[in-house]
Amino acid sequence: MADIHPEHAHIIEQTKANMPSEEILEKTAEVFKVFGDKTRIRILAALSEGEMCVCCLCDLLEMSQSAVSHQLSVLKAARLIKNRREGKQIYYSLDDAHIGAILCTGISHVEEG
Amino acid sequence: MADIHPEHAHIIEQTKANMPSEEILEKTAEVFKVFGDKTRIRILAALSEGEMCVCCLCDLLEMSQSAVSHQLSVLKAARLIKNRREGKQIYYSLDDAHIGAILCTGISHVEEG
DNA sequence: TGAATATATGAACAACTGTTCATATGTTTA
DNA sequence: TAAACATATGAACAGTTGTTCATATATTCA
Repeated sequence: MADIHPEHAHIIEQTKANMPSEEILEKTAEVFKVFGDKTRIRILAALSEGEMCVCCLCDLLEMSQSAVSHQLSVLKAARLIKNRREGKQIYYSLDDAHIGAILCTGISHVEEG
Repeated sequence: MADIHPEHAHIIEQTKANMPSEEILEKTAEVFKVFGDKTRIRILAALSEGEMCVCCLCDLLEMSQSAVSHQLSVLKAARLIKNRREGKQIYYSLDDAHIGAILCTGISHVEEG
């Protein structure tokens, strides 16, 4: 690693002081990591239209029940979605408005090139 | 995979019709995947304060030059950052305003619990 | 209660990812 | 031009991740 030029030293200190804590940055990366998978993005995009049961998601995504269920549990553990039971079926939906907002911002970024 | 209840069939079709294309969803997942690493989030958070050269980033992050450089190339390939040369040094900065916005939304989500 | 339905979960495995180490490339200075 | 400096990059390796397969749990209905 190279030595630091004196004129850079205070920029480094100032930047360090202004940055969010390591804990916040770590958690933020974890959140984005959960968004960073095609299957999970497809699930979130579907749920942004409204709540949906597991079998509907399987049909919509054309994926096995097991694969969908595993990803739902990842999304739920990260508090990106929540669920409710109605008889035999379990309906999933986005956990809060932030989730839809993050998804939208990402999609917009891609669509606008 | 279970059979689809008739009353669910049109919800599935409608949701499918309203969802972004597979290509958009795939690219969106790829973007979030790049955000989904602690080292890269730290780099982006640092650059959101202003441009910075590689050796400053190494010092700030307390990481090897090689590790930082590899991640910078990932960020650049995904067009999240850009760079300019000034003499021996190369300064990196966020590619556009969207990047800072996505980062901020993610951090806010974490900070607000 | 037993069968059918809907969903969850553990194990296993291939594919992917991030760091390190060694080295290459490009720029400045002596 | 040679040495020093700043950054990039290929190979390798350990750790992580997403799917499949098999099976478990929970609810309803006959």
